[in-house]
Amino acid sequence: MKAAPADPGRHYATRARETIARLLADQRRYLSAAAVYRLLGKRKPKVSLSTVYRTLEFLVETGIASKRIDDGGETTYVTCNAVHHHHAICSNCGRVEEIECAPVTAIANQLMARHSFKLNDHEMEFYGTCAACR
Amino acid sequence: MKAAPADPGRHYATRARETIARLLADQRRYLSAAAVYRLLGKRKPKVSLSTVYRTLEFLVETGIASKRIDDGGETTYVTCNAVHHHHAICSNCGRVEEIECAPVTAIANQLMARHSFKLNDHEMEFYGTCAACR
DNA sequence: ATCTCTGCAAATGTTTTGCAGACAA
DNA sequence: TTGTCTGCAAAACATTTGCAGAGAT
Repeated sequence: MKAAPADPGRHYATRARETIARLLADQRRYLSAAAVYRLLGKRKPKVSLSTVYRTLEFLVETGIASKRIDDGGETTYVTCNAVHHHHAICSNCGRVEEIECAPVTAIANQLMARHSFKLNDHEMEFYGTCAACR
Repeated sequence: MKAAPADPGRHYATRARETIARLLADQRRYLSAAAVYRLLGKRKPKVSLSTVYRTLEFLVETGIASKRIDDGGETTYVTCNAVHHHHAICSNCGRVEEIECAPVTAIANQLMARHSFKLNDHEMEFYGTCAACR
């Protein structure tokens, strides 16, 4: 009897993915592919930089992480849930906190109405010092 | 008698800078260095891509323009005034409109207070369709 | 068995830089 | 004259990709 063929289009659970997802979840701050690669460096079976790139993009597509391009033009990733929200980034420890979006949307709508601009989407980020670092 | 030496640390007004500043002011939308270089291409005395890069950065430092890194990781520039404000970007024509910041600051402060996060700075952008394109 | 994932090395695309000559003041 | 700008070509980086073999189901 023939073995069932692999489910087409399906994603595999691999060591690299688990490792990187866990690392990102532990850190809770924006990390570049290079940074992840560096932090991974100590673990026994190495993961290549290409795989780090591919995995981070995979996590974003899956909704497990979100990405952001920092001032230096480097793409950075952080663990977060899929529902729309904003990020408060601590300038001291780098920790990222999720912020609810509703109040932001409200203001955005008011402002755009004034400009006769039909709003489709918005982005917002907060920078400062988190409770733990004050 | 000796001619007066050039004022040290001073900036020169050159053809390249005037040309690029005018182009950016006419366009009022985010343009990459490559895009500016392309648009410049038709004019008689050519400006090199390096100079475009240097000039755009110069305009930002001078407060005549602001930059933003788009989704593809490309750095883009737009003419704008120096006081803090936000940008509404039309998805159709690319036109950028300046939005006052006060209402955004108010909401930001309220939100951050709830999270015991000391707010230092924020960023916000609006995407949609401008009045002319509706 | 089959289809996906990974590593490696090479390719890409953007932005930066060193240097000598052109240009503004 | 003096210091700043510019063009050119090379360098520096971050990110992507082709391919063959390893791994997951």
